[in-house]
Amino acid sequence: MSKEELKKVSDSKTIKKVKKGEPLFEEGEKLNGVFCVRDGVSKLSKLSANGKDQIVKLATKGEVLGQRSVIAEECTNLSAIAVNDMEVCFIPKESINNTLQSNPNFTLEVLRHMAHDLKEADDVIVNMSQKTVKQRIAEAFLYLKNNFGEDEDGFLALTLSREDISNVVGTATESAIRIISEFKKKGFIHTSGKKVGITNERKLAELVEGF
Amino acid sequence: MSKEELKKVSDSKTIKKVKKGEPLFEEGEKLNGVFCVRDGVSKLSKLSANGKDQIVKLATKGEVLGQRSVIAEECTNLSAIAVNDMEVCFIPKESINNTLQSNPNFTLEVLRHMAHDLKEADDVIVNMSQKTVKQRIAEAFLYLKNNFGEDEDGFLALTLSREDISNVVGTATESAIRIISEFKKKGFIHTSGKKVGITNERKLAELVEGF
DNA sequence: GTTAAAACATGACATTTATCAGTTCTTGTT
DNA sequence: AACAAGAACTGATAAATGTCATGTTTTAAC
Repeated sequence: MSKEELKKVSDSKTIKKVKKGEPLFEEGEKLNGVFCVRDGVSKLSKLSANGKDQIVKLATKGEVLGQRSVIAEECTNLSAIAVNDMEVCFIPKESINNTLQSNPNFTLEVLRHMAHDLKEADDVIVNMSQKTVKQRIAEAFLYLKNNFGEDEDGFLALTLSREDISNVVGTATESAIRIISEFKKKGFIHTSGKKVGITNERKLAELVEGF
Repeated sequence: MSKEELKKVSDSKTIKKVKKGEPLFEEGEKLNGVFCVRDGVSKLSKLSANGKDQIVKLATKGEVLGQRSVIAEECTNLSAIAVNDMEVCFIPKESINNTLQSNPNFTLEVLRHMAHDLKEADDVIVNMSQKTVKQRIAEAFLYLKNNFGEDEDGFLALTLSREDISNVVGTATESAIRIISEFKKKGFIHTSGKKVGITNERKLAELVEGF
């Protein structure tokens, strides 16, 4: 397995703590290694021409950041910023390249993983261009529930600011806030401060599908 | 090089002709091989919930279709339809898998290529979510010029229907047509039937950048 | 605890985009 | 050449989304 292989490598490497809001790396940098998330969540985002960030991915425990840039030998096109306090380990690119050279199964495993990611990217493109903001926000909440779970009080375990939510779905912050209010009024979700809990998952799912 | 390797393999395999409008494969199919484009152009699209196609990529000579599904061992998430008459060759998945197993350099090359594609996918996501329809259409024309060139009369060598253009940028056909008319009126482009030529590349580029 | 800054929220309005309903132009066929 | 079918186009209007302005709540620092 890719993750196990990676873990084996990573266990021998440097561990680093990153505080909430701090960057692991920023758009345009040349990375000399990859980061493996041991704890916490990082948002991967890209600055658009109009000055807004677009969040492309939320990476959590076990995920690897920066491997695409290292493998393609290009500067990174994304910034990685900690959404909450994180613990990551750093694996220098020499180590990655060695493993890629010497361990064909590892390479193949990484390849499979990337092929899968590419298919997911297609889905994101379709969602972004064919779904309304309302649908994308509903989908984002379902995604957060499925991927990060809920806390003991029934709120989404990963709390994002309204601005981050708007940057995930690609809309104005005010629009996102308005739709969140609407969902609350309709009883799809409940909130407490910036925390959001899903009240009616079925309704949200129906909305995503276009009802 | 990936392409040379692939060509070597592909030369020994079956060649197939596909007429304009015909599918190479359709969304949801399990592919038992990949297609290498020898001539013509194919659109890779995905049907969205609202019944509209989103074109995710236009593949031309030298490009390979279906490798992601074969590598990830999943059903394809895209349909591939010929935009004009095509000639493709088919490479069975056993052949691909053999090469992946036996030729680590080939695998690494494919991996590099995919890493690059993934970065491009990020750009598309940002474009789709942060740019206006007008900007995306301008960008599409520049893309067509850069990737497919122009004919002897100064028209884009690849002629897409208005509907295809709207499916590339993710908008309603009428909206695309309206914006094309506007561009024509402003002297950014000129048209003849469904053919489009770029008159003022600079203006289009500025528009994309947000002026 | 107080306080300033940041985040959240809402209203009013402008802009963009989609939808529907037609008309005109092209194209391929007979 | 006539014709039918599909594509391209246009107008009117509705719906979605963005922007600006402003007030309220939350958060974090002292």
